[in-house]
Amino acid sequence: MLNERMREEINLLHARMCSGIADPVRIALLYELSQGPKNVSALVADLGLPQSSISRHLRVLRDRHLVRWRREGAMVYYELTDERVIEALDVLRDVLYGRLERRANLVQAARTKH
Amino acid sequence: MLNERMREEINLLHARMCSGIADPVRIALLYELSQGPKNVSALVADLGLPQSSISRHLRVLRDRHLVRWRREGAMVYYELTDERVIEALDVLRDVLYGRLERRANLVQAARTKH
DNA sequence: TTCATGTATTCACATAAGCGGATTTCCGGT
DNA sequence: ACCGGAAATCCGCTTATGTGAATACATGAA
Repeated sequence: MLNERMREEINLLHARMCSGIADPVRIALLYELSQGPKNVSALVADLGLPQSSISRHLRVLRDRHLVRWRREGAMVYYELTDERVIEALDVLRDVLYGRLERRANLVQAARTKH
Repeated sequence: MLNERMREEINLLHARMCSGIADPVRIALLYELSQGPKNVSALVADLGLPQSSISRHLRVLRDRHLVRWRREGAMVYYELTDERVIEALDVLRDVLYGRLERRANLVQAARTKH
């Protein structure tokens, strides 16, 4: 059904989507947008970064179809295309938390040993 | 509980984990390993890429704690650290498939219009 | 110790991305 | 038509990441 060529192609798109979320600023943006649509200025205010940076990152997100946008007057509102992206991010974050927690426990154990 | 500084730090680690999976070769590797532990030669054979490439990608994966490894004689076996990474990848892949399917339907509709 | 095999790392290079400031474009109000 | 605010893009620059060939390292066997 899925030959080698197609699989490689899928992996490429898959990786492209992943690289869309593989940046701390964009992760922050996605979580902000998980609360609902927001315009650029609001996001700039939320993250406290230069407007050019935010715009650039939003562009990456929409190029990868991770967010949608619509113009409303002078402002542009962005919103998540698919909530499942947050779901995936949450899963990975849980994995991360598990690791950090385990590490913290080791530190704790080492400390009480003295 | 989670101040601004900590949140940024978490996002950084989160992004680092994501960038670990944000490559077509590494995605292929992770799916191969989801079938169980494999050594490097096996992975080289599976993916048909130069051994140096595979080794380099495996290094990225273990630097990010996405895989574990153990030496067994002359060979080194790699395995997933946490199955949930595959779960997250699957979610994202489903999102991707949905997009592709929707696009295919549009093409289909446009074709039958004539 | 020497050799063969499996794996990791180095090398030189190419390309991709990130950054902030400046500029441009787009829009509604006047 | 012009102005001001919102957003996107351009600019020069820096850093990160990918590539395959070659080389180095590790291990078990002879």
